Amino acid sequence: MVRFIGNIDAKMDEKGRVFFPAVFRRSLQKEGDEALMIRKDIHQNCLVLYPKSVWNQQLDELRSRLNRWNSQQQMVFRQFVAGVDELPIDGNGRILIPKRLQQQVSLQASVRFIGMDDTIELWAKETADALLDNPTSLGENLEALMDF
Amino acid sequence: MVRFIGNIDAKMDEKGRVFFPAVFRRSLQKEGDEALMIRKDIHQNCLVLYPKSVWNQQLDELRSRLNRWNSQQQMVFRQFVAGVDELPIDGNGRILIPKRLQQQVSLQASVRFIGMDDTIELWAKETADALLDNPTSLGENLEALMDF
DNA sequence: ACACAATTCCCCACAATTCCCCACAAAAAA
DNA sequence: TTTTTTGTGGGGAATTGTGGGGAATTGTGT
Repeated sequence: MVRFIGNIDAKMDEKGRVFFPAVFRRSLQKEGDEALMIRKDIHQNCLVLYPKSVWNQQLDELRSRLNRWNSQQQMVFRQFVAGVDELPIDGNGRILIPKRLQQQVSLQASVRFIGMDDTIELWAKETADALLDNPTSLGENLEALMDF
Repeated sequence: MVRFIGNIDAKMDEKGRVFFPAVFRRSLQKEGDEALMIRKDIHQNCLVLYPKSVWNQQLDELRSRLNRWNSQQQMVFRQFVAGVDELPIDGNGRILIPKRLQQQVSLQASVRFIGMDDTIELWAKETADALLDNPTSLGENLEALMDF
């Protein structure tokens, strides 16, 4: 199982290209995984990068829980799959963020990659700083979760 | 279980490298642990070093209790891993402190390692001195805490 | 079908950082 | 004192990260 670790600040140029951090590229290759999938996070204002194998796995999990004959559930599945793009890595080791997604999470020049175990998140630096630098609630949440 | 003890002053060079004190390295090796994880402390203006095995263990436990489709739980996980980096020890027994973290705790040339049981803290010497020089209310605080 | 704009792709150049190596001072051990 | 371990410093190669030019491709409207 892949395990992405680390926080990398990077810059997106005017063409929407970002260097895909070397640490993560190595983790990917170690898994024999080459391709990435990208979509907006379902809750937060950020983008999520999946190694293709992880993506497939999640699709399977969803599929197995949803009834394809149920209109509502089929719609959920459709929405989940619809916003996804494949994200090739170019010869320079960079990825090209689709305009549509850039706008959805208001990505500017300064971005931040966050290794999230088996996925990688891509944040606008300003957004990430605002959300993640005040860990006030973290303590309480953890306490509640880890309590028996 | 590892148990790091001691206060060691050291110098960080212009490249951001610091010699990882021999005492701590021995404690690490005794555990078969080679790599370290580093992050900013949640509350204080210092960095925390975890033996990798300790970190992974905590991560696994957390992962297994969190539902990745749940917004709040995913946020807890995110806050937990955001800001963490792997910290290899180079051939000279030194670690390279990421620029991002140096700035967050305003690390200069003079630094101080403090063994904190199963983790190690890394302070800017000036910051550490400032805290320890005013022998605040340790006595009173302890008294209050330990009182039945 | 054609012209035009926008986007994507492929290439090159260069700046910054990290890695690997060696040298040596200082302290501790023999 | 000699030897070993610990701690500091720096040079330079290799990798990583940033930027931009311009050809190819796609999409748009006329």
